[in-house]
Amino acid sequence: MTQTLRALKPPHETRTRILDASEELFMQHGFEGASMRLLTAKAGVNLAAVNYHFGSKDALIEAVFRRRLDPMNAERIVALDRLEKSAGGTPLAPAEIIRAFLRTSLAMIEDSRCGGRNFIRLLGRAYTEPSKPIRGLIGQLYAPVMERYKAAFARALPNLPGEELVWRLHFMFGTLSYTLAATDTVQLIAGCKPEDRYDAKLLEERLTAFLEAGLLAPLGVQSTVRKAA
Amino acid sequence: MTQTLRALKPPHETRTRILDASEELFMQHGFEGASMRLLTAKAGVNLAAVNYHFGSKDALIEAVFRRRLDPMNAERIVALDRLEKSAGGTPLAPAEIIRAFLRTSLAMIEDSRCGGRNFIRLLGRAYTEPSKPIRGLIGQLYAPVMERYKAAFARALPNLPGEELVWRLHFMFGTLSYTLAATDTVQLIAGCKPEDRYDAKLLEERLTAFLEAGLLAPLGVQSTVRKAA
DNA sequence: GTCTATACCACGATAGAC
DNA sequence: GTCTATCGTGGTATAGAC
Repeated sequence: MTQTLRALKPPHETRTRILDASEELFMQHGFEGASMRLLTAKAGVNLAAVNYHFGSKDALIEAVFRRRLDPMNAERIVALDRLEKSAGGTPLAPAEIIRAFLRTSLAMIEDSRCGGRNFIRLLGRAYTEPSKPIRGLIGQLYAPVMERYKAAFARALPNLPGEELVWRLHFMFGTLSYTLAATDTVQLIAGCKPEDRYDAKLLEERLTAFLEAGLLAPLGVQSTVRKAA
Repeated sequence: MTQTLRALKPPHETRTRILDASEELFMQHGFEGASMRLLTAKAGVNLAAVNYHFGSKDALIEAVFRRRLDPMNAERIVALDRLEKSAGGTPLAPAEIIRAFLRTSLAMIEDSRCGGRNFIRLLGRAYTEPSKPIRGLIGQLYAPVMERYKAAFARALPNLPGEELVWRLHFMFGTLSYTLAATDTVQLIAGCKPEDRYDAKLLEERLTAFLEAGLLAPLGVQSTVRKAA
């Protein structure tokens, strides 16, 4: 009985409240723009609680990322494992691998229960974050997934030179993170209509088609190039 | 005579020193991480000089971007104008348009005189910057170029639906900005070798091939897709 | 007009009382 | 676990020297 009652009051409620508030405010105001006084006010906890539960603001940022990114990347690896198992020994199609990676992010965006959209956008910002501990953290969290997917693509595209593959993975990762993370302002640059920005199904089709084509591109350009005057 | 002597001491030397120092330190430590005390110390000027010449830190950031981005975007439009003029009435090849846009950024990277590399990386960070005035500024500065290039691509690809083109431009812009702006940490994710990161000629070939393929991609995926278990 | 010295308030972090 | 007081540092504003 006491255990049942205990379960109603989570053991780390303060922690969770801080994480939720931080995720939202980091997105709105940036990592340095969102002050601890603002975070704790929104979470309804004391200013010093962040320091008590996480140790520092940087550690809080790390916790915000790990909470969602660790499960996401684990899921990505499981998805690829399942795919290769079901394929037996035959090599996977590039589009299949792309979708396996994509789906985790897109599912996150569609999940309106948690702050999925917020978090995906937050991720995009982290890649360009300067000399903070954040940069290293993201690379570290992504490393195993990247290794795994790189190997899968190498098997799927045995004729593509290794160095070329690395660059194309880099381009693909860039397109993905930028597209999902782009703020309204940047969308405005290309004139995207906001209504279908979060239609995950359409986005998956469009992104997969674009990325697959780039990945499979011939080593030279396709269209005719005239000499510039 | 007095005029000759005056010329030795530029009218806005302090301004320029602040801009140069800021460009470098904003890249190293981020916009909020680079304090005004650090900036002014590196520039060898007084702390209050920033406020006198620019008004605020945000206004300084804007000035840093405008100094290089305004000429860059003007150059991009001129390049496209020249290209269309030399082509007469015939439509341009997509790869030509891509290269016209790309070359300005790549030339910036190769120009070791000014802080070209620094600035390009700085640009990438600005796209993901949160609710600061920076976001709006970048969109505003890019808008005319985007309109111009969008029209050129639309003429080059008359069979691609308009909405599809907008998305592909968005993907292309994402790849470009991410690739050029990526920090060492992110490069490490994909395992890129640092030595050829700034070989502009190679990068132009690789990026053009990748982006052209994505732009010309068929509306569905190309490779076979098995049903997932 | 340019530049400097300095004062002001908000921030992140910490120690210690409760 | 929580709260308060406090410290060093951040961006900003202004008064006055040149």
